[in-house]
Amino acid sequence: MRHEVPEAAQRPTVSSVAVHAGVSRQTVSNALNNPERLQPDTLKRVLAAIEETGYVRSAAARQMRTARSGVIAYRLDPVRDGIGGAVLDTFLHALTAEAERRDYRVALYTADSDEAELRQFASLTQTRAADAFVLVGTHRNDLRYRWLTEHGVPYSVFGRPWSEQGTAAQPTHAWIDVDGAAGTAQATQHLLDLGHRNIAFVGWPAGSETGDERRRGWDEAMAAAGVTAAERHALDSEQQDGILEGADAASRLLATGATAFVCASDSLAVGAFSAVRAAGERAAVVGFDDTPTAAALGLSSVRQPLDSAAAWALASVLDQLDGRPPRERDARLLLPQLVVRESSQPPMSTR
Amino acid sequence: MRHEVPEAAQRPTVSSVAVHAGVSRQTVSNALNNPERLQPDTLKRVLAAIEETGYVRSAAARQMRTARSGVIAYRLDPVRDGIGGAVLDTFLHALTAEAERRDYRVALYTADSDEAELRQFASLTQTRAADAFVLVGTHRNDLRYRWLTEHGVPYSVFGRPWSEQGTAAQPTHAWIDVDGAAGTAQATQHLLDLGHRNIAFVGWPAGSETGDERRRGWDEAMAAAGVTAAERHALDSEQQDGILEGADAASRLLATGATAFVCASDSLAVGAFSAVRAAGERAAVVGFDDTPTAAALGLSSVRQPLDSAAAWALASVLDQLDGRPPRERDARLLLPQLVVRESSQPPMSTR
DNA sequence: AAACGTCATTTGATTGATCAAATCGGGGAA
DNA sequence: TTCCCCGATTTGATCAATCAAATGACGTTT
Repeated sequence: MRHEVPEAAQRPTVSSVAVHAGVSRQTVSNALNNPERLQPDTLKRVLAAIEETGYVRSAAARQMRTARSGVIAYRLDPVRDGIGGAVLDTFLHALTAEAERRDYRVALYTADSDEAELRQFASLTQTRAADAFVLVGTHRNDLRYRWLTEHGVPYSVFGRPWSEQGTAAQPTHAWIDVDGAAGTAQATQHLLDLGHRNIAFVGWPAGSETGDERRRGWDEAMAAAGVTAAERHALDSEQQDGILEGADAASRLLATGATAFVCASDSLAVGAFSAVRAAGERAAVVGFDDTPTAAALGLSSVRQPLDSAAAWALASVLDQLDGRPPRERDARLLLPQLVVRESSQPPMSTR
Repeated sequence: MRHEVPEAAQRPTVSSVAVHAGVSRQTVSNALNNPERLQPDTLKRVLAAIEETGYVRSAAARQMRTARSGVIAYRLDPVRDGIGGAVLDTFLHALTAEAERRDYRVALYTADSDEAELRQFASLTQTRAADAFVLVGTHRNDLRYRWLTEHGVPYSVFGRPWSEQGTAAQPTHAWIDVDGAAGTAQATQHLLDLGHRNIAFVGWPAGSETGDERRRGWDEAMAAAGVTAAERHALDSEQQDGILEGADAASRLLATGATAFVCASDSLAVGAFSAVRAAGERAAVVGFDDTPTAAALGLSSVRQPLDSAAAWALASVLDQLDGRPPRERDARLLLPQLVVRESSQPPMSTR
């Protein structure tokens, strides 16, 4: 008594749609991939049939023939720091949304070392589970670029190509990044315009590329405003990223007469902000990354254009996939935008 | 003079490996999928050939025949709150890692409404770009369960099946969640054991399932310790999630004699903690979710077993995919674990 | 009017792996 | 010795789409 239930009415295929529309399967395929090859009325008829049958191309069959999976892979790192991590979260969300817009998908993988990641590259590309990679978290002597380049796998990078040790060669890969110095410079200028002069920098220990760059923006803006090197040195501070660290630094700097703070991250800024409030001061604080936390606290912060960065990163790998020439960029770096909130309002001369 | 450059030495296939090993293609396939069907020495020989040629199964061809993509889809939401979001981040990371372990992949999609998500379901399942879904962020009258069930798509849910309005029916879908009440009860008990009695609850406005549950854990533990309803009422507080809100609430409660705080989230706890410190008090604070921020600040917090939750959620959808019976669970809910840090050390009787 | 070119559409072949059914080679029983 | 069975392995067919080449129709040129 085998009475197989017709599970789900057989999914439509090119052929079934073709029958429905009274054309051949290839014509259906063309309607979707090369509509200009069809006569307008045929096209209309086929599209109508597709619509009626609810036909959707099978990803697998498509991939098989085209050797494309339509998938971009992205490494998901474990959560490190609730605040800092938000940047990459936002980037990933933007990347996913942008990929959807262009009919691609983002798939995740994990890896806890460069070597492990190379293994993932191999597995993902060999099975053709992914067509391209978008990398973040670049570092010196990154093994990944070379592997991908050697294996002819398209990729783009969100992050500066920190020059390989000893190599003076220009990086040849596609990358995009945000101009951190411009961000802190903008923040500093904003505070200068408000009349501040003793603007301190709450930054990370020297040695990290990103951190050094953010410090430079503050330093240059200060120098341009006529603040001497000695003064700047006294207003500079270095500590690990963190709320407590930011609070400590701000307390110290407040004591030396700082009236405003430019911070290398929102974590530091949250700390600095709370220290300022705790001390009953009105010093202005500006953070970096415009995390939701900063927004919630009313903290001014430098916002990275992550949507643009994600869109560019994706466009770049798609260009590579389709064999288009590398896309030109107006500027080497994207300019961040300062979002002004209560934490850096014009200092009201209370009393 | 056609002299095609052998682009990339033709990727090995079952057939090429078969030739290499001196067997047929099906034998190679069996070596990977049904090794028990092969004679030990044949198996060894084939595996060696696979190793030598560096063969990896093409995902596309595989999917085509098996009608499985090996992909689990997950909705990535925009970052809302740097601290709270970390929970789902951690869950996603755990899910991805677990999927890798089981030879599956996690792909992302976005949607800003239930309706948009249903459209994604349709597209992802029809193209067979995903085999199953892992859902989070459940809410009342969730349209998603019904769609997926009706379309026979396997899915599992991280989050309580908040009963549909008006339906008394038991939820039939696979879900897992963490027992929030047990978490706050544990935190409360910990503080009671330390000798605290005026333990306040810094929670969200009544009405959210998660929030009410966390409040209940505290309330029941307090009641069990003999604290009267009136006293409990005075120690309870409701506010939106946020650092500032937590600080405000804690300040108020401190004034009424609270000596310890159980908080519904780490955001609130961070605020409460800073308020306590600002007031120069030694009141204990316990947060919820054990975010990296809490760890960094030395804040005790209730840790959700997200790895287990992710593993279970994945195991469940894989069971459904493979037609295995639903997996039994020891308990309906996973028990969270209190992580004790400096913020709730035994109160030293300073002075 | 025959030959040609062009554009629209169709047919044939292919992608790589797996399912299903066929084949092969040894034992063991009759 | 012959027949049968059984496990190990091979062959044939298929999944759904796309590429490449063939066909057909129609207007133009000589």
